[in-house]
Amino acid sequence: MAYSVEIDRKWQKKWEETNIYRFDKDNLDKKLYCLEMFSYPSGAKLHAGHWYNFGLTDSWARMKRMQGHNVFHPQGFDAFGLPAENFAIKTGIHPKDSTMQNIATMEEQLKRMGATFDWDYEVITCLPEYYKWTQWIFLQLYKHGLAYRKNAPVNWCPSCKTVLANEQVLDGCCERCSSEVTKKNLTQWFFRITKYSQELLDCLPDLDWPEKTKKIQTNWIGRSEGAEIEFKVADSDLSFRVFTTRADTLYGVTYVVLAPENELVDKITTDTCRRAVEEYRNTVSKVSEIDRLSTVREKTGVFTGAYAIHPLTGERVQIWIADYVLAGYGTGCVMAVPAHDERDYEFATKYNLEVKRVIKGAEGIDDALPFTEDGFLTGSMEFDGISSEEARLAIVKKLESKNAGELKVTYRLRDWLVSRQRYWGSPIPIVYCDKCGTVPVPEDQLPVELPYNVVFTPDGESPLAKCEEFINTTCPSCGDPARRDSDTLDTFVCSSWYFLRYPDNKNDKEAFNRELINKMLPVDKYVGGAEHAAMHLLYARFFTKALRDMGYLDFDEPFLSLVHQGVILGPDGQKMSKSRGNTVSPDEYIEKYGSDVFRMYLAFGFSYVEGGPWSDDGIKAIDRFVNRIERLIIKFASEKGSAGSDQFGSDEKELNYVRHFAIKSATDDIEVFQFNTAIARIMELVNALYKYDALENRNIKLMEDTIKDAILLLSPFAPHFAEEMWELLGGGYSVFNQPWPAYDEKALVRDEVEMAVQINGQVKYKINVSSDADNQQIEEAALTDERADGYIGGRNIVKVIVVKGRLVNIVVK
RNA sequence: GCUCGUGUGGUGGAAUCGGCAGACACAACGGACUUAAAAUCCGUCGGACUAACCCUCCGUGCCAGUUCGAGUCUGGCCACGAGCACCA
Repeated sequence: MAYSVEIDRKWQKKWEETNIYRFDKDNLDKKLYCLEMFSYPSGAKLHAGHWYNFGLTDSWARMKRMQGHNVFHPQGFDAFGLPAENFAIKTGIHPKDSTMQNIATMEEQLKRMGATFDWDYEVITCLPEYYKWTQWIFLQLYKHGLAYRKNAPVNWCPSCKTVLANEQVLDGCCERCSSEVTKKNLTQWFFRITKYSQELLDCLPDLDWPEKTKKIQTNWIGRSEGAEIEFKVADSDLSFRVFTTRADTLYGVTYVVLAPENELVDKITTDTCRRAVEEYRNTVSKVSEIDRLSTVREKTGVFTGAYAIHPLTGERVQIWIADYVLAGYGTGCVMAVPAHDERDYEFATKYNLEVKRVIKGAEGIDDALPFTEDGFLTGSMEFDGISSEEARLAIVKKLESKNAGELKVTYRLRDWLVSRQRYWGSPIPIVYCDKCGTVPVPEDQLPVELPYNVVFTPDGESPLAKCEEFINTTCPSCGDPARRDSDTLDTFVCSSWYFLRYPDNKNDKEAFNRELINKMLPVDKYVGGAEHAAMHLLYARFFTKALRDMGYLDFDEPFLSLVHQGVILGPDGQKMSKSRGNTVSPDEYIEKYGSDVFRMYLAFGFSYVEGGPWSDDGIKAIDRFVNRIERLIIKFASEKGSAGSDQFGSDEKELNYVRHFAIKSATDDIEVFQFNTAIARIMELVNALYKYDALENRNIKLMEDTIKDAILLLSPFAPHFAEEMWELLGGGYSVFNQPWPAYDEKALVRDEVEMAVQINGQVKYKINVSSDADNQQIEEAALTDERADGYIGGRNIVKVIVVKGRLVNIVVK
């Protein structure tokens, strides 16, 4: 039977019946946790991108399994989230119904992929058995001060009608729907991820992650070393602190600026300036976030009428408010040094404020103002002449002695806003009581179930707020009537710990057993899209560290090794989308060619981390390749009994060389996700087998062993086909219980090697030398070759460089 | 604006520590088989020069440099992509 989707079904059935991919719980010493980022069960089916991620990671896992690892390879669904809810608003189909239906479809499709998933460990985040523990983790974070509620200006997406975390805002727009994000003052729940800023940074270097991803996280955390310096408000008891990385320019301060939102503004503004200040604050509040963050917009501000006292000189400097100072970073106040900061310079020029130079450039350096580089101090009293670098420490030291400042590290990372004014998510397990205030739901009352019958037309208010039987409850503490929190949790909360739940997904006593996950985690290989660099991957690291510090697990990082698959584009080289009409539907190709052909094309046609455009010609080529192998094996199976020779001459040596070279290369390449070159080596092996098969007198034993190795090498990419071929050759079930082939070092040594001979670095001719020849002999062979004199042409040989097995370079003059 | 990444035939993509550029495929072209087509098999396949082969020369975005030797290392530039962006 020629390979087709029928073969797929035959072996999928057999695998299921024999439970071949069941994880062995009793052999944890050899465990290998291989994980793909779980998928969101959207209305559509599995797309080419899912296949690329899941199918090829499965190929990697299959090799690992054959190499003797006890592979843990679970699957699940990130099932809460906005698309299902929006779909419901449009069609009236309840999110729970559509989601569970989609999950059933995707499970079927995933099974048809023929992967090694052990479905016993499935996790679905929207089921109460799961989100009970999401809520439990929320309560632990709350107890340890890592979850808190505050009123703050937050990102609001007017189209999604919910708040967003900083990470979900791209260029001032909603990450999901691209609407412009506005600011809104709301009381919301936050997770204190900033407590881990430094550790999140410190652990990055040791992770086997793409450098780019580590860089993104480093930028996102944004560590900045500087100083906090105190300024007193003149004629008042008030004071405030500024954050600066340029304490060396302190003597150049000619005014200070507060963010318009700063609380101090009301208290210090003088009566004569009050109207102007109020007006300005009003204007600023109307400017959109995008405009406010624009660097090209002209800076504006107003004088408050108040003065601050310079901490070292005692001078009075004006206090301004201006919208180029951000309320949320540092202290929300800056000292302005127009001579040495471009923004301050622009502002000072516009409003005629003093510009005072305190830094000179080194000799020969253009230090025209504004001069923002390091240099040497001037006009800075006893610090004159020393370098910026020294001054930053010396000046802060002096401030310290006067109790007016100290060194300070600031991070750009903000706490993670987790409340969402939407329906389809995990309820927040908190009750508000008039008497007792904020009361956590007792653990034995979890889960706080998400009610089914809810009107979820989005109007900016949480749908749950309008569900009387949900919202009205009694206070767990005093028993009086009380109200539940009506928001739900950001779905990134659910996905921040699912990898911890997989190994212990049926545990109904705890989120996960500590002893078990200490053995099962960290994840050894994690594969998924690069778009999660600053969101999921950062949140999951935070959760792991927080759970560790709360005593629930004993490792520092969730994912030791990370790979991002590239993106498969449409045949036109554009991103696949329904509106472009360039999507590739895996199901159709699988019906036509079988799932192995589909998977193998994805492996061969692209550099894994790059991705690229889909090609129908490419998949046809793989179909031909599979047929070519099948013809060879069917022919061989029919001739297997016939007598062959046991000779081991040069033809056999050559075949054996290609065989072992393929084993070595494919093994190395699969290990590092270079599937395209691994398959190229297998193709070479098949070509060599064809060549050998055409000979009169063949060594049948060698041929059989070689074909079997070829099947084994192919099996991770074409699991169904490999089973079929293995069976055809009389191998026992299953090919996946065979050990991965090992290469023989001796077979890789050829009797003779071809080497290039260069004259002055240019290849002129080739010579064959015995592979055990030493450098002396190789040099001699190159020089005594009949072609040598023609190229040397009587010139002097300056030197001869021999690179064993590669080339000889004769340098002549 | 700052930071990082990428740039190789008609196409997808290879190339170890600086060592024969273009593996493996696709497409194209020529041939064999066939009544014919499909399938299959064999051959050619970076460019210039050439009737053709050899030879020679050029060739990994561009310009320099280091080196016996550079796709690979260094400096500068160009293009594309990504991340950050009034972060004090």
